[in-house]
Amino acid sequence: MVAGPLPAPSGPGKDRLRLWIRLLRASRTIEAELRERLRQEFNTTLPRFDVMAALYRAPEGMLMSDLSRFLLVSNGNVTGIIDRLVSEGLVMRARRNGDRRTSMVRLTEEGSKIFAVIAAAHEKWVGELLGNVSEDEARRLTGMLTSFRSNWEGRE
Amino acid sequence: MVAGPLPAPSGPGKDRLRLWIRLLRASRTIEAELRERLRQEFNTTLPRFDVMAALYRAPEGMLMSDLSRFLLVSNGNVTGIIDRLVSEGLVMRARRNGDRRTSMVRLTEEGSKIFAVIAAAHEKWVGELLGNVSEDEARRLTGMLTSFRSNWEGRE
DNA sequence: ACGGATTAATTCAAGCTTGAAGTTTCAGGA
DNA sequence: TCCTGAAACTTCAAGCTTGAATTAATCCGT
Repeated sequence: MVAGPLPAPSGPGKDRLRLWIRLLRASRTIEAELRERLRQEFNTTLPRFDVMAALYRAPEGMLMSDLSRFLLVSNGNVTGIIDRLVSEGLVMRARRNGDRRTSMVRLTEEGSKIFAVIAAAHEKWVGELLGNVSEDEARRLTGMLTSFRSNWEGRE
Repeated sequence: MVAGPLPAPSGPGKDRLRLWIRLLRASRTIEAELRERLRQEFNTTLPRFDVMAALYRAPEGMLMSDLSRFLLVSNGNVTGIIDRLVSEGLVMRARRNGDRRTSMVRLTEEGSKIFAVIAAAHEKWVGELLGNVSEDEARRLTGMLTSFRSNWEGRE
């Protein structure tokens, strides 16, 4: 996945494979750095951050299934992360709407306060880590990746 | 990490954050699709594929530490994956050089044969999944990501 | 109103991942 | 030689992740 040690791949169609490898290595490198900092500075993890980030934008709460769809992870996965966040007092499950299958999940007040602090640091870190990319280049790259995604999503 | 539901972030320095979110979503989407296909078609996983890909390029074998450095994962992680590949007969540990702390890890003949088949499918899939990206665009994107990495790696 | 299909969530086993701690081996200086 | 420190791995606990199976509740056609 990440690979390509010595003989650089060449031939027809290799450009896309090479792109994929770069993409993956870049995101893994950045991800590793962010994870490390989240751990060191805030004693938290990337998945918890992801969940809290999603909930932060949805003060009225989100369904578990919305959360898993949005984060691109499995349903059972979200259950576990939410369990831990609940036990830490950062997130609450509210089972008050009509449909008793669902539970609306939202940040607690404390969770919201804490997340705001972490998010500010996170944004600063990303700015640093991508410091080599000019703002203009960032916009162009974003555009390319956006068009990729919009062509892609909603298949199957 | 992946986030940004409704109010698109704006303000100074948000372009890089947005780029990071796109990058992460793109790689997660592609990764999920490849993982699914590896499971369905070949009953294997992405980490196993990564390891085998690295070993395929190094017929003489690799040290565990080289492997973990190259794949950007932890040492203990590689141990577990190799254990499973060994038990499946796809990889062998050869402890024959002078330093008895190290073990040279390489694909078995069967592992090599099987990997060649999987790799061909994998390359085809990546070509499809990135089909929207023109070859030219792929090269430009690769260039940007490469310069990012070369600026980045070997810090700290 | 009934009953079968759908949907939301949880549970579970297996595997992946990390960081820390532990083991074995090697290297180099007193 | 001996000893201290570094290096290469392994082990371990905790957490993340998936896909499949399960439970519970709702929907809808008849």
